[in-house]
Amino acid sequence: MAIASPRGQKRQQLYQALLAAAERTIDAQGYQALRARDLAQAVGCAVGAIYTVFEDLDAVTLAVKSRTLDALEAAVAERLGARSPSAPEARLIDLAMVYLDFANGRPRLWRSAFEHSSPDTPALAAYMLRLDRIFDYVEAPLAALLPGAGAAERKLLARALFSAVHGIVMLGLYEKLGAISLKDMQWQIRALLTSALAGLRARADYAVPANSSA
Amino acid sequence: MAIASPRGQKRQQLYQALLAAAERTIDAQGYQALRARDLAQAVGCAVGAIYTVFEDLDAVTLAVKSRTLDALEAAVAERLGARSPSAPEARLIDLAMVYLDFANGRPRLWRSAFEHSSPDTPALAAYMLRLDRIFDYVEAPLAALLPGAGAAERKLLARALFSAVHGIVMLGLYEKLGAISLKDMQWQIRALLTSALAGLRARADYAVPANSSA
DNA sequence: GAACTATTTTGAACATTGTTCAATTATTTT
DNA sequence: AAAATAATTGAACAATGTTCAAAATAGTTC
Repeated sequence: MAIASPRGQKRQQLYQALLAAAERTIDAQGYQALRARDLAQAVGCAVGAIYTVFEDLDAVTLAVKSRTLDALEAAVAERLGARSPSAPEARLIDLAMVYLDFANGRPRLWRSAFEHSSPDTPALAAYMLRLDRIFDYVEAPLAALLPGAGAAERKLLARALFSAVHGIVMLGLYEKLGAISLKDMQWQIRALLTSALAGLRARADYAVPANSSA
Repeated sequence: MAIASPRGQKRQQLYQALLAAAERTIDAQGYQALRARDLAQAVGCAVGAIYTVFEDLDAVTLAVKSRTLDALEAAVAERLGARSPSAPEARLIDLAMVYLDFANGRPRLWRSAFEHSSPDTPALAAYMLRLDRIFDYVEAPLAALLPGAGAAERKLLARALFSAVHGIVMLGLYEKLGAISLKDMQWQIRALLTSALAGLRARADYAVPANSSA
């Protein structure tokens, strides 16, 4: 994702070192605090060296974002493994809570993963596909909840549920100012999901529009 | 919100001209495209003149964001006036659709209104309070839907519903790449709100945690 | 209305950024 | 060890936000 072919071992080491340092910076100060000179100093290389391994600074940020998605997916997978299969509702709420915990624990990394500043590049397209895979985790329990639903509406619904939780977390954190407490966010998520899932089980009028593109 | 006292008429004119030009730029190219020199050229003043009317460029962006909230509120108010009072569910869905239309019509302005880049400043605190007022529009129909709910849980629920719709729109637009169609977003919102509101009407277990801060 | 003072406006200069690329250093090959 | 190749460097460049001494303008006084 970074540059043609980082074959050499030292190249790989530099790549990893830069990635780790960038992640530390973004985690601590947000992605806007990432500076070429600071990054070079942090890993003990010349500024120019960065550009032998990454296309530009945006590519570094994108690599960190991708790593954040990995960590998120790992957190989800771990929790899913711990809990044995239970009711779909409980599993979905569980998933949402993992998401909230993750975002709350690494707010700046999480935020950077969902805010795009870079222009549309092939690497970003790949990233978006990567992001799409996250929705799959929601889709599985949803299929158990709504066995009668078609694939298209299930996909859209899964994305809607994820987005809804995402929105609650996003506006809930909102960097200090106007942020609400973790307990309140948990309550919000539980209230919304409980209601929505109960409503979904009861009704069946979620036919997807004809010209759907999802 | 900009500087001490823009009393002079010319000062006011400059303020308005800068604000309008900045809004055009952000609407067309996003808030990251706002540049001091371009802005000065657009209104025919010196770069330094900007700083006689605004604290810095962030303050210009913040003023545009505030204006965007005004426009959003106006759009909501207009629609609320048009539709006579109906069922709370229908009113809430109506509100969400206005929100979607607004975001879809001015994606860059809308996005900039909800993404903070500036550091925590008093002006930003005021902006957040301003943003809080938007939630009130959701709270009113919600009170009609859940007459038994207390003020605290109603507030939290209103914010949760707003955030959920916001999340769907946010991830739905996601600047071109991976964006989904307007029709699909409408379907998502309708599906989520219909289910959630039905569920809310049916259940009553939305007691808010004791140590709530909202 | 001329001389002086106060205010406003200017834009060249500065600091800080991302990025490049000729020069240097290190490595490999012969 | 000499030559050739590759990797690394960091000074230099362009583009940014911001400042502030100077210039221009407006206002005041006699």
